[in-house]
Amino acid sequence: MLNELDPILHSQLRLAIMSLLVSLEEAEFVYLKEKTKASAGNLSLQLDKLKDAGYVEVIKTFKNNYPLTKCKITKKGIKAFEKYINDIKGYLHLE
Amino acid sequence: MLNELDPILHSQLRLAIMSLLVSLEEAEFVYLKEKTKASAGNLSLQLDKLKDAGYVEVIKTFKNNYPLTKCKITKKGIKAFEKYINDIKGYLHLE
DNA sequence: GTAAAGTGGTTAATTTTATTAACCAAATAA
DNA sequence: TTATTTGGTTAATAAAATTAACCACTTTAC
Repeated sequence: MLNELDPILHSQLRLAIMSLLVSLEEAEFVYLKEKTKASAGNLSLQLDKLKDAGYVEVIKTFKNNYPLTKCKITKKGIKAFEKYINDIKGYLHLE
Repeated sequence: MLNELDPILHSQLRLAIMSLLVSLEEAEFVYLKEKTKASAGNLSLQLDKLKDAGYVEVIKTFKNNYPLTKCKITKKGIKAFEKYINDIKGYLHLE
């Protein structure tokens, strides 16, 4: 019932990032920044943690000579997100 | 959709405590310690934070000459817990 | 009766995490 | 050409969680 909550996902900003990526499949750094209202620095660091965990893929490209960072959720990330949902449901008394 | 998650509740141990108290209405320190598998020190500190937030009431009594700490969720605590559930649902794509 | 161990905690110290503030390289605008 | 903006990264700091050390009292064992 009260399982461990994946500490990588149990963080407001990282959970918000994953929440967006799980529906979008892919999103740009700036888009995530706007949607989550995070600072660029914080977002950069939290994306790094998600990348290190293998939950997202971070692809650095260029667009109009500007750097453009694209973020994609991985299969491992989707699984982890789904597990987190089920685990936290135990805490919230949802089914 | 992506509301702020109450930082007092967005902590595994404090959420577990609240999850237990919301159904039990009242629980002893030692019971919470067993159920959450937390150390006494950590539990004591996190209970304090919940108390400071007005989410739980901590009642110190004695039983067989031993200290006995009882914990009760408050109305404010129940409301906060329910709001947390709705807020995090936005992140989890639940209704 | 007194030393050792157990109960039920609290508090101080440490570790871990998250957030901010400072920075950087390249591009554009004034 | 010197600001300013874009799109970030990284070092420094603040905040949070966890552990380790402690405390008061009780019971047990000698």
